[in-house]
Amino acid sequence: MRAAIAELRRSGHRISAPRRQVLEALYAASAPVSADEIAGGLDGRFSSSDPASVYRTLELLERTGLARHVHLGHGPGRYAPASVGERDYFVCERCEQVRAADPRALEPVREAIARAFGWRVRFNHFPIAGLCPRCAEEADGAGYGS
Amino acid sequence: MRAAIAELRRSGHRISAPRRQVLEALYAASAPVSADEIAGGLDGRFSSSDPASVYRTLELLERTGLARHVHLGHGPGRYAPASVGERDYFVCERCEQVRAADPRALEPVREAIARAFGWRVRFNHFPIAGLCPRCAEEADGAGYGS
DNA sequence: ATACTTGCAAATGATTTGCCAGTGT
DNA sequence: ACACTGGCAAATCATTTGCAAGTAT
Repeated sequence: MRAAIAELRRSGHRISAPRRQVLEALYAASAPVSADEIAGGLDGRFSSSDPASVYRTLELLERTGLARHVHLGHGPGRYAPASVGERDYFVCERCEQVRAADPRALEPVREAIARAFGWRVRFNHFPIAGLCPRCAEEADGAGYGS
Repeated sequence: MRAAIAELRRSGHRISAPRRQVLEALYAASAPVSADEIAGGLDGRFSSSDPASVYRTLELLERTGLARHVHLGHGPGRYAPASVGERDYFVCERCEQVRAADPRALEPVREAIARAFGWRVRFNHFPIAGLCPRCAEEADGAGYGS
């Protein structure tokens, strides 16, 4: 977060209380958070602020490469600081569980796609959707093979 | 479309003019269409109808397995009839181009993911995002290797 | 001092819902 | 006839924008 503030300064932006609050919540969260959650101060852990300002700050952070957002489902977009490093996301269509993976783990997959289709892809903005191991097994087991 | 109507009847639903219109537009479109596009009669090619009814009909079609929707970007959801078969989607983050692929083409990818992560995944609800071949090349070329 | 930021309200875009009149079966 | 549907308006949710007042530098 210190580095983020420095980078904002460096790129000619001002450090205001609302911006600090967004950064604080963003860095404190252990998973990507929505603008509204940030605006609500993460359930009171931080002081709350105006959603519009939160969106403006998040947009600034994305423009300066300090944050990213991901669409984990039909709800609001969720933001994470860039400092956590790029993550690829899996989301279970049945139990809603989210799993984050190191992009290196998916490198072979990306390569296979590049070879077969010529596309250079990522899974950090739209997740990989499907069934998590548990739900996949339950789906199989259902009906004992009937 | 005939089959869809039969299936709706079979599952105890009524066939009304608005429902026909949604089906017509859905089946006439050559790519997934938004509810608003359907409501607008696909630019006048069909009679227009109320967005709320369109959404209700689309929801019904999804419930009965006759249609699916995909999120191809930050815009509205886009719907396709189930009859076209499942498709996996690629979307280019730079030029917005969309490519649909036969899921069989991605079977090796799905298998690799299943082996490595235990997830059984699909790319028909959230697309695979990245750079299309052309944009990937341009991204490489930019700066002549600088 | 002055340009950048905020807060609040209102606008926008996508989608959902309530309700009563209309209609498929 | 009767329950299921549609139309229209209003509500909701996520996000953006306009603008006057506030503040970081």
